[in-house]
Amino acid sequence: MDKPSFFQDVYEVARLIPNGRVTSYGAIAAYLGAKGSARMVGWAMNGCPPDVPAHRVVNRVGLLTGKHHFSNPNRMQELLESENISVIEDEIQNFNKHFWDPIVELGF
DNA sequence: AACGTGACACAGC
DNA sequence: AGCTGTGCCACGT
Repeated sequence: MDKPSFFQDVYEVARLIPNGRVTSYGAIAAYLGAKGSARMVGWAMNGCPPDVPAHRVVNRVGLLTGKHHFSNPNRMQELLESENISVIEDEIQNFNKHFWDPIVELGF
């Protein structure tokens, strides 16, 4: 039994990210009501279970800042490109178009 | 209970 | 994506 922690909520939202879409740490934090805890979201991914597509979560500018934390730094870009998302120099192209806002999509 | 940490975000230059 | 500095909140020890 896991106690309801901020991390658990982050994983839940991250799992809801549709295929071919990406979101930012701040968006998830804001959806959880902890807008100022954007850093926490990233830290939460440190223990991200395999069900959580952490590769779909990037910073607000579309940079794959957390790619370095994957088994292989290149794996993150590979997964994104596999979902029809263009990634050049660790930066997601048309980030605004691929951006998935849980507050809007899930309807807070 | 306190200090340090952390894959960010925002304001100022 | 301009770059640098500061603030932020929740978790781990």
